[in-house]
Amino acid sequence: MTETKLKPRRYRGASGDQRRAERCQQLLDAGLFVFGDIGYPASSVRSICAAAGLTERYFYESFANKEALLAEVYQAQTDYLKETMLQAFAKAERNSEAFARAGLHAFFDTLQDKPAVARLLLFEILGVSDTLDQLYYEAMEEFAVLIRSLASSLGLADISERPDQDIIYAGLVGAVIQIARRWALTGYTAPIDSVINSSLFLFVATANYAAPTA
Amino acid sequence: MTETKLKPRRYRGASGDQRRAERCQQLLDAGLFVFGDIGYPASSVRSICAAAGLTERYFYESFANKEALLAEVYQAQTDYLKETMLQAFAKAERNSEAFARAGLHAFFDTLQDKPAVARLLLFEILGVSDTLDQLYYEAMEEFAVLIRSLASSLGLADISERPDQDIIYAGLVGAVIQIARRWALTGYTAPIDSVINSSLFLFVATANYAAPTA
DNA sequence: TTTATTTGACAACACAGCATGTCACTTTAC
DNA sequence: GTAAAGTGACATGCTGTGTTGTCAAATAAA
Repeated sequence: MTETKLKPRRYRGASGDQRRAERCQQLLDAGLFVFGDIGYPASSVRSICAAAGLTERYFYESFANKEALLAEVYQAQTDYLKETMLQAFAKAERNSEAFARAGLHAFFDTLQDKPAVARLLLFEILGVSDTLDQLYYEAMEEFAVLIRSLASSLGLADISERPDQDIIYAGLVGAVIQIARRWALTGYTAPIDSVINSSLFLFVATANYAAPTA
Repeated sequence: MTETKLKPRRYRGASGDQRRAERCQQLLDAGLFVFGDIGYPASSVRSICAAAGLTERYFYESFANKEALLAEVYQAQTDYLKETMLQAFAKAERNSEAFARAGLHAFFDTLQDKPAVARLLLFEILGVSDTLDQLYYEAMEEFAVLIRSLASSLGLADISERPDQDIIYAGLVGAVIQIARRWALTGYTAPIDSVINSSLFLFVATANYAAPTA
């Protein structure tokens, strides 16, 4: 029997794994660009490959199909957004309002600066498949955790003593997301301070309100 | 030149307009059923026609394409939902909390009873096309008006004196929608009272909170 | 230099969906 | 009964997707 010898060879000063990872990244970038530009349904694998400067063959080297690419891009962008918000928290002075405002500013700022990211996170992810809907759900839960830490940092713990607090936090995340959607759909005409202050208002109002028993 | 004579003829005891309207309605019902069952992208025109017991030709008689059908179905269902909520308001005793609770109950009850409607309104509508996204935006604005009337019925007018109240109301609508999404994504396991009370909590908290100047 | 690996461009295939068209059959009007 | 409007089943053209394959050029190892 002939031995199948592995001969990993360096190309352009990079190993096989490195080159594969690089191509994968190119496809992720192109995916964000194309999905965010013309929308997921209208995006073809060929057009994404063209945008990445690669051919279909390398697409299937890294991703099972178009949906898998969307999942990876979504994951990467939500992770990035979370990271950005966490950094904003870290930089902000530990004054309750300034703290919350910093996080919200990072959130809305990113969406305004990168319309492709906004379109992807706010619109394209839903209704594609059950798998993607589930990914959306998980991302929302993670943002709820972020919001929760933000609320507790405000020193207003009333809410955390309520039953169904998970639902309430989900609602707050939904409020901010919806404000962002509306902002995007109206062409980002409203000043960013308006959307930040309105979001903050909902947070503070919720945290401050001592709930009557359910 | 031959005169093109219109000869409207009755079939099965119905006029041409009646039959066309009936077919249109069958397609709307089938659209809701199929879209809500397997999702918009996976739904083919053929499968919708099969579910309606009609052929493709009658599809294009009533709708320009699949997207147009989705738009009509969405419109019909949001109108129905609004109507249901308005009736619930009308029936409720004019006590502030009972009033709000009645509207929310009608909302969540409809979604729980009709998973197809829930899937359509909460998931399938976004990210299909710019036109559909715009429709979503308009529907959300209409629900915001509903919520606004609800808030004012609670006799709590603080919020209406705030600048950017449109944004805040949009946020509240987003909160309820997100709570509904989460409820659907977790298989409606949470008791309906939990989602109602949590939504109500956000409303009351927001309305009750006297905002410091923005 | 020689040889094997990697790459890029693109052709080829089966398959599915949308949208339109064809044709025989049914139902009504005259 | 006959002709025309209406209907239903199916065929067709087109596009895009997934997937595989070909083949020459570029690159690196021997």
